[in-house]
Amino acid sequence: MMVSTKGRYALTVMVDLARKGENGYVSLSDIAESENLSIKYLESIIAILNKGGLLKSLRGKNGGYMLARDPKDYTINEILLLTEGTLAPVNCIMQEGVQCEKAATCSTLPLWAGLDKVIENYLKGITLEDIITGNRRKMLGEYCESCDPAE
Amino acid sequence: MMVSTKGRYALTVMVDLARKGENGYVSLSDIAESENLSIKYLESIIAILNKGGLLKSLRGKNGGYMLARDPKDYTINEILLLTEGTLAPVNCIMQEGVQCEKAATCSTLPLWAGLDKVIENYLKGITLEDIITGNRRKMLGEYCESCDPAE
DNA sequence: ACATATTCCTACCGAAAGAGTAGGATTTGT
DNA sequence: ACAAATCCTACTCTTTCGGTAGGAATATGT
Repeated sequence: MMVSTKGRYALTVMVDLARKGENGYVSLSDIAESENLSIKYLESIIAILNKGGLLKSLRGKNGGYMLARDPKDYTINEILLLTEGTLAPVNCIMQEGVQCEKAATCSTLPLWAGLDKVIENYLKGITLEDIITGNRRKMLGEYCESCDPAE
Repeated sequence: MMVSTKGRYALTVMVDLARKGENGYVSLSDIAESENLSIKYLESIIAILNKGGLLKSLRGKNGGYMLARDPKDYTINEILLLTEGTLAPVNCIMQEGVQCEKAATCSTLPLWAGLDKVIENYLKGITLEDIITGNRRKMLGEYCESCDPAE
């Protein structure tokens, strides 16, 4: 498994904020209650999103969090990458440019690189808005059974 | 990260056997030496491949392992699935049919299902033969810089 | 001014998974 | 008999995962 609860909950939080947005700041306890998740754990996750600039926050009474941008301007890749640190399916592919010392002769490296690209490409193609509008065609593509195959 | 050393080494072993194949059985120590990996650790990994029916083995002197089929008849998905147990990028998607109890109302589930399908589809499309022949076009697709974009 | 509701920050903790090691039993060719 | 190999069970160390605890700082309503 490549995406832990951290990334999943982070995405859930973003979706929740997108839905409740516009009505001002939404408190952590509000989100935790809606999603039935631990406040304390969410706190640590939302801190990452906040520090990463994906959210705006306000302290004190009636404070809380809100999205910093429009839902359509967040890719899922961006959200997960921030919270998970990396989305690479193997250790061989870590940071940009950083490579295993056997890279030059490794015959399986192109496979991992290809897999990594396929994942990244998919996650960059989906936005937060696609999730809140339930754009199944975009998320499930050819595997979407409820989508009209025509068009 | 979704694929541990177990899956990576398993694939390495399969590639090594494919290359050395036809000359009869190849011993574990031979493979471990070629790939510069721990014999003892490889032993536990190759046991999974063997029990899963991907290999043939022969005990005793001059014994060892060999592929049970032609390299083109192994998909990477099959090899990794056997050794890793699951290749699902999140816990939400585990076995066939088994679902999280929030599945019906989970707005992020289609995303994870789509990601899972994209990964599975990619790994089912690559065979062991593609790796030993270095079929970069197939593995890297549009991201292959050394591939001729024409055709 | 003060109580209250909120974010912010640091530290800790138990369980599980990852990455191997150790030691020996069994089988087979020479 | 001996050596070379697979087969089998159990153990161990480290890191990551999934949280929890406690309190400091900061706004707001009254």
